[in-house]
Amino acid sequence: MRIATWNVNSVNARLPTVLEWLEAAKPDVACLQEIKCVDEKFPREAFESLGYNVETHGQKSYNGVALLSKYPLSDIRRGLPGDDRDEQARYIEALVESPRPVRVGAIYLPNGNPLGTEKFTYKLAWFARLQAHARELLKLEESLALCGDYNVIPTPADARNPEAWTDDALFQPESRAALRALKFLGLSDAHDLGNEPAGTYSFWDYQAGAWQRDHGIRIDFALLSPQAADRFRGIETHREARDMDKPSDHVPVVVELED
DNA sequence: ATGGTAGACCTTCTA
Repeated sequence: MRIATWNVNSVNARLPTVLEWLEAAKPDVACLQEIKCVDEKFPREAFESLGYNVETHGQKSYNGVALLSKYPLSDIRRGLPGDDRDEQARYIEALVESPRPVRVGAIYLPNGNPLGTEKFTYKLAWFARLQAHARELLKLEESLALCGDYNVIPTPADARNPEAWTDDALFQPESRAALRALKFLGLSDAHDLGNEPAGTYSFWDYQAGAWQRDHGIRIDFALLSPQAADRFRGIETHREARDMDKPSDHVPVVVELED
């Protein structure tokens, strides 16, 4: 069972790129972030033609997340609990009904820039809600994969130029502590279970030749419950996707669990 | 020190 996570930066602008990658990589499940459209404008049929079941939690222009699965999806949750007034579409979760089921959450954590604004406080508040929800999910003692764009650089080793991120919300001590607190509940970053080398990045900015200079950061992860971590078989970061035509600024990360 | 790019879309916001 292979589960991909990919911030596609507009599913409609990226459709040929995303379809080409899915046809080649053939993940069983894909978590998409930043679809940047409402549910009605999601190109559902294109993914159904590739054999995927589709569930979306969209929003006009910004954010938006989706789950694709070759297995049936049930127990769908749209949005994180804890704030009924939050209108940003950043979380969708479902039970993937494979022979050994896996609960999968697709996460698009707030960016939080610039510092000193309500955007950063929203990021930390959203993190707290995610932690509370993860605590509840872990009580189920299921195979669970919380996958997505966490918008956090966990350690200096996860940036080519950590100094460049000193004043960025992605590398603030509070952001990094919130990610650690989430993991301390009992979640394992699949990157740490695999043998990916330092310098395995998942995002390169479109600006200032970041890709050409390999000025990347690792901000896209799969966090696994103990039951899922026990099934861990491997992880692949699809760096080559950054060189496709009309690439996203993020690349897919694929985790394989034992069937 | 600044701006560099990309996407949605009503002109500026988000990243």
